Amino acid sequence: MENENLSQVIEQYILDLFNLEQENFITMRRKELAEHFECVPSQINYVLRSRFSPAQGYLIESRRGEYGYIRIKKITCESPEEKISHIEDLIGEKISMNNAAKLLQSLQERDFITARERLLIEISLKESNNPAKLLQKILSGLMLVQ
Amino acid sequence: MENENLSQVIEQYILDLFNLEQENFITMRRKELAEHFECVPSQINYVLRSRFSPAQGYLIESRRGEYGYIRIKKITCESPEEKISHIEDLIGEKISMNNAAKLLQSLQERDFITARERLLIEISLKESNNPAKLLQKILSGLMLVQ
DNA sequence: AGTGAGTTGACTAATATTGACCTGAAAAAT
DNA sequence: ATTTTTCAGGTCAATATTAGTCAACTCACT
Repeated sequence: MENENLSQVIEQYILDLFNLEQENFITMRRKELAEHFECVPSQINYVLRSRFSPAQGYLIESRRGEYGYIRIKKITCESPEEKISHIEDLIGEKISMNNAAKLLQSLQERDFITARERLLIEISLKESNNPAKLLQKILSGLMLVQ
Repeated sequence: MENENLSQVIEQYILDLFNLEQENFITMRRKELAEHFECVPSQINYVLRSRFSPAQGYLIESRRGEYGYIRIKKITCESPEEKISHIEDLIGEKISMNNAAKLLQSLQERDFITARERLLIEISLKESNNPAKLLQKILSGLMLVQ
């Protein structure tokens, strides 16, 4: 497996950090990571954006200036497989906006989401100019979150 | 990340004062704090501005001259109405996207929203073409549901 | 050729520290 | 009672340091 690119290597490095930690978050310095992998600092942002996004179950907190840091919080559960299959059964093949409301109601009735979560999702969908895409991302986030 | 900067140390010192007190406010002298930490007095103002703002749940009162003091009050939101009006204050003025993530972090730390809700909101904000407006709608909607 | 993931660096923005200068309240002097 | 002095907190700008954004470019795979 010689053909790994740098982003994959950095991703694995971060995942290894999570395995070492007992906490659900890790803290690092962008500058130091970039020096370690001999890349530009913005490469780290790309890895975070493409692999540790909210839709993938992660929250990023950061601070600039002296003693700056980047903290990645894992909101995902240990073994999301069961939950994924449950929700995928409910979703079926396609998510149309017509049955989005029904889907959310069903998810709430099965205690996969709370009333508050359903409300905030419906508000977001209503305001979105691409509700189908947003719903996809929200559901993929939900599937990963405990 | 064993390195802490002075502002963090002062912040923790103030938080410790709150834990010692049974009141919802603490009173101190800027000059004495600055002498204790061997820093310029305006450093204290910086800590207050960056860490004890209304968005973070605190109000500042002070008096100059002899017998001068600085008092930090914790916003308590004991009734639902107080909570709603407090949140409305925070989102009333247009929220810049720079501060949206920090506001959500602060709201989660104060248990106004859960980590799941924060994650779902961030997913929706990222997909939105008017994140500030969406955040306003989501938060005002959420505050109505207990 | 077109597409999309990955890479790069120039430019932008936020954080913390420091000190010079400003403002307000109460004591002291008149 | 009014003015002056002293004391203590407020504001702002300069600087250093670190992270974020954005757009151009590369490369692999259609």
